[in-house]
Amino acid sequence: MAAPKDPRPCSIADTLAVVGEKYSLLVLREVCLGNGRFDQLARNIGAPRDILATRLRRLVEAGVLTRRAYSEHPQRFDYRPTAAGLELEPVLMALKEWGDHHLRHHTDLPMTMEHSCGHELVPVVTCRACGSPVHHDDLTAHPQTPGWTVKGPVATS
Amino acid sequence: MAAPKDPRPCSIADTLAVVGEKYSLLVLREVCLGNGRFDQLARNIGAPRDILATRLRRLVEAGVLTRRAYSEHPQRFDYRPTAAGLELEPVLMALKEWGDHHLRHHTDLPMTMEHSCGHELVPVVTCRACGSPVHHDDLTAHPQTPGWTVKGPVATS
DNA sequence: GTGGGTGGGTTTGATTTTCCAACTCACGGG
DNA sequence: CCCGTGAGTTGGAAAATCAAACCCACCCAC
Repeated sequence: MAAPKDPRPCSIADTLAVVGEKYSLLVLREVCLGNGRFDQLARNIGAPRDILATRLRRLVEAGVLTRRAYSEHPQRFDYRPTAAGLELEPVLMALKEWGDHHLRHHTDLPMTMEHSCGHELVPVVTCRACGSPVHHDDLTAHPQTPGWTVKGPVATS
Repeated sequence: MAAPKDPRPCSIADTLAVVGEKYSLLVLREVCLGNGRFDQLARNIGAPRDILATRLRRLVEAGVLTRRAYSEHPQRFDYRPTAAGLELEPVLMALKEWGDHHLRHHTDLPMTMEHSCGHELVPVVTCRACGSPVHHDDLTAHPQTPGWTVKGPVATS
């Protein structure tokens, strides 16, 4: 029977268990922008302060952020991304690109990103092996867990 | 005053308002894998059926999924990604890559993706203009909305 | 036709989270 | 002394989630 109610094992789900709660990715956004103090976070994100405190504890515990004192007497802290936290930036870039495109049609963007090459950043996901941009139709999923299958490629329609 | 409690305007937040609720991105995962039926979704995701129904309505309404009958008498439906839905795959790839790396250290992965070039997919975010992989330190944020600033690049630890 | 199974949900009621405002504590400035 | 700021904590009301049960239409086997 293999416990028929367990969901599919999946790194996407596991990652969302870490950063998928409401506000968590917005905390990461602000922290990556350099705004790491509690009041700034509360204002810039629009999150209730108690929830923000809970999220910050979780993200520190998960190794995504670090909390460091920038002043003793009075004790004051700010939050910064760890190396692991910075490696979540692709998630933020992908979310931003989708919103810029589908929600704003690339007009009146509230923020743009400049890449060090001098151009505005348009993030493109490529295959590390061959270097070409990745499209849905070029992918084949290979589940490794017995009992979990996929139906295979899907027409968009 | 400009309403001092409003959060920073941001495409990331706007995108999360569409797909950021619990289970939404897992629905998209399953649908992109070709598992688009209600019972399959409920089983593979592990979501309560009422919440799943709510999420599916939202995602269809937002233009991320379409609902189509694959049988009349009895009426039976399945859900598929729209073009806009497929363009959220970079988000899923980024989440999967982070989980594969930081939660599983690239061992015993529950699923792998094969790219059409024949290699296992390792997604890399690159700059469309110059083609090179994007790193945090290569980015400069330019807020376009008056009153919203950033502190600039951040040291990691 | 009767009984069981499947697919796609909706309903019900208990449990958890979220939300918001107010409160605290420790300073620092005028 | 009084006010403001930073970083939270506390309390109670409102909303979302959860699990299980229910519903309806159909199919199949007996």
